[in-house]
Amino acid sequence: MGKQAATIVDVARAAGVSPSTVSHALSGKREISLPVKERIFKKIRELDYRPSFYAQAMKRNSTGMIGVVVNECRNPSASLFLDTLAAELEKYSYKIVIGLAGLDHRKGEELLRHFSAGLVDGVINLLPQITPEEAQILCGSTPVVTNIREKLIPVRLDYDQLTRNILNYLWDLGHRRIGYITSPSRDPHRPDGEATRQIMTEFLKSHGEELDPRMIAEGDDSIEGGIAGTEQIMRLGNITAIFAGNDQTAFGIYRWAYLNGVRIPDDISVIGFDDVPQAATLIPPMTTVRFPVQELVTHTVKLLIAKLRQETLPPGQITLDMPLVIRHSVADRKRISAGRRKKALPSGKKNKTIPSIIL
Amino acid sequence: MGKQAATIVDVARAAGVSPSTVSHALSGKREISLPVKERIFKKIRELDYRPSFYAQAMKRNSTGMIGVVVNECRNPSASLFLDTLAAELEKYSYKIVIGLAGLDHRKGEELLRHFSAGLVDGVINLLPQITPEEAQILCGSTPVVTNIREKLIPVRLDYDQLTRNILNYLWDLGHRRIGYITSPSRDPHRPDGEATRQIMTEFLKSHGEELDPRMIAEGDDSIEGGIAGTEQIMRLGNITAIFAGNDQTAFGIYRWAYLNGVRIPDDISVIGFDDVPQAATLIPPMTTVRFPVQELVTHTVKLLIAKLRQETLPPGQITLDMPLVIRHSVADRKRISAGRRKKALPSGKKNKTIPSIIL
DNA sequence: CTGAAAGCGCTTACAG
DNA sequence: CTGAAAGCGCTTACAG
Repeated sequence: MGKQAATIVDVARAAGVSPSTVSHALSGKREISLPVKERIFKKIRELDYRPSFYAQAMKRNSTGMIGVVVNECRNPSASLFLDTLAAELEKYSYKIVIGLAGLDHRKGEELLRHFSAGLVDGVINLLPQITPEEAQILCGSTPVVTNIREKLIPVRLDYDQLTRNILNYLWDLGHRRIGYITSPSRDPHRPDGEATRQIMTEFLKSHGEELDPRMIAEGDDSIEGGIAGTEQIMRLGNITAIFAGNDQTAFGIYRWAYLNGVRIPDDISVIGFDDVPQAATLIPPMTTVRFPVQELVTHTVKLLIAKLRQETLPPGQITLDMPLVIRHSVADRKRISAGRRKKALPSGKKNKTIPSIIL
Repeated sequence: MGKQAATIVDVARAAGVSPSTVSHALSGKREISLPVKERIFKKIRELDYRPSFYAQAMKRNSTGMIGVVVNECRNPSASLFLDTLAAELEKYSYKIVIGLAGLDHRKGEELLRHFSAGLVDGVINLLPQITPEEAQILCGSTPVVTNIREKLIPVRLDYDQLTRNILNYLWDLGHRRIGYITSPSRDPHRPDGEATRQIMTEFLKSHGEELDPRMIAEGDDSIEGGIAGTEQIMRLGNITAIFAGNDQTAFGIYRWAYLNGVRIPDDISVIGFDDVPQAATLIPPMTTVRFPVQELVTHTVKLLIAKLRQETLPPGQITLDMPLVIRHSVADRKRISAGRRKKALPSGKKNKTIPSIIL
């Protein structure tokens, strides 16, 4: 424990050879006579020698590690993203190192600077509060990719269309007063609240209605935020459905509903976003939007690798599908008002207007 | 992006001073005349110079970072532990760096070796498959703490007593056929399945009953494992309660119940372990055991810091409370058999025999 | 097949 | 107040 770690010089001396020979024995970059090699490896074992990571990194000018910066990982969608990222980077034999910024936004910047001071070869910025441009400045000459918000990622997520789809879906099922709880982890150039407000206003207008701006509550991707947002929206009265920018937030809707004796989906319908594994375990299983984690991770990593190799990616963007995973948290209001309470769930027939998966 | 990062020599040359002066200007370890200092900082900004982390670490022989090795973080209890650990280490101004081993157990060992080659000052091993002794060997001279399984942690978790408590609690409520789904992340010297089998056998014997070993199913802390375990146990027939070594597993019980039209708690009662935030959002809210994350993290970190400073901790062990958080997933079978279905929940009165929190 | 030497980018005695 | 030099633990031309 307390003892100093052995260095390559210790091994060399013990084996009666020069440090360069030890180095070559380890790397296999040149032929070493068998007896010498054996002596060296024997001493390495005896001294429990392990090459200093830093010294190696300094010489090679590379660490084989990618740093991922994230606020916290208690949110299941964040942790799923991290696991997937780790698996994907492994394919390029990069190790992943995660930095947790915590709730303090200033610490995020510090972490990015820290990481990019040679600690890692490249950085993936998952902090919603730091834009791609800011991240690039903070990281200096270290390549950085800011998740999906990066212009260069050949992949696009059409949140506006998704909002329209969800609105259509709910409207078709007879919902008229629909609330939304925002997620901060969207495009910082166009906050979720603002974007959704615009889409909802247009949508309602086309149906001859007007949006009450209080129907959109600020969320923070946490359960508590979901509870508070639901409270705010439900106070407005006659709400039949709430959708959320994040599953964790939607769990908060479930919590609020239970605490207030409100039934899902009979009294209130809910739709989440992410489709984290826990969404299916709720009772009733939650209807939510499948976030294309794997595709996004694949492209994020591909872009980072390209930057590391100083290559550019072929142009062209594809828009990724974000299908609605239809489970059992949304009621068909038409049937309810028709008095058929028991069969309040939407039928299994595929909705034509919106990409969906029936589970 | 492609450009080489500036070094201290570049700055020194640009500012017309020696590298040591630049170094001292940065560290503030000696007085520098104002004009010189200004010139230096101007150049630092112009060149976007950032000291090489590795070069610094090599000189200082310390990195200010603690490495945490974990299989994956998609499990909410793991991610909560990580967040808490990050916050605690921050108090000692250590940064946390997380290594994800993934599902491959061999990668865990590699990661520990990697981390302990000077990459971090200390290591926290959260891999259930690697014992404290193995971890210490893998980490060589780098201090390592293996979570709660370390003998030196002055804190003890009495899982055996907890199992007895839960069994008592369920028995008092009229449950007779009780299943359990194990968690692998317990003491590797005494696998959860074996320990629980022993306790359950004793318990049932004292009540004149015998344990059917199939009532204990192997879990893997995943939702899927929970579903499979529930399937195995429920096939045995007449089961009224299942408890699990992990909330994620218990979510799987909820999932199985929904898929099979079995109601919680009316038909089957469930108790989890961890009290992750999502547990309260389930419907019905899940009764589970509060895992003392904060205390455990506090002590884990304290021990690691002591090892880093080559101090020893004062002797003495305290046993941490693991209270049952009583929510609404356990039914009172006596009331059910008395025909009072509507009020199948246990009353709010505190159970005397087991530490608990009523929510 | 092996070794002496230079150098990676810093910090810190040592000297002025 | 400032600089020249040594050294942290490696790797890799260069030389034999």
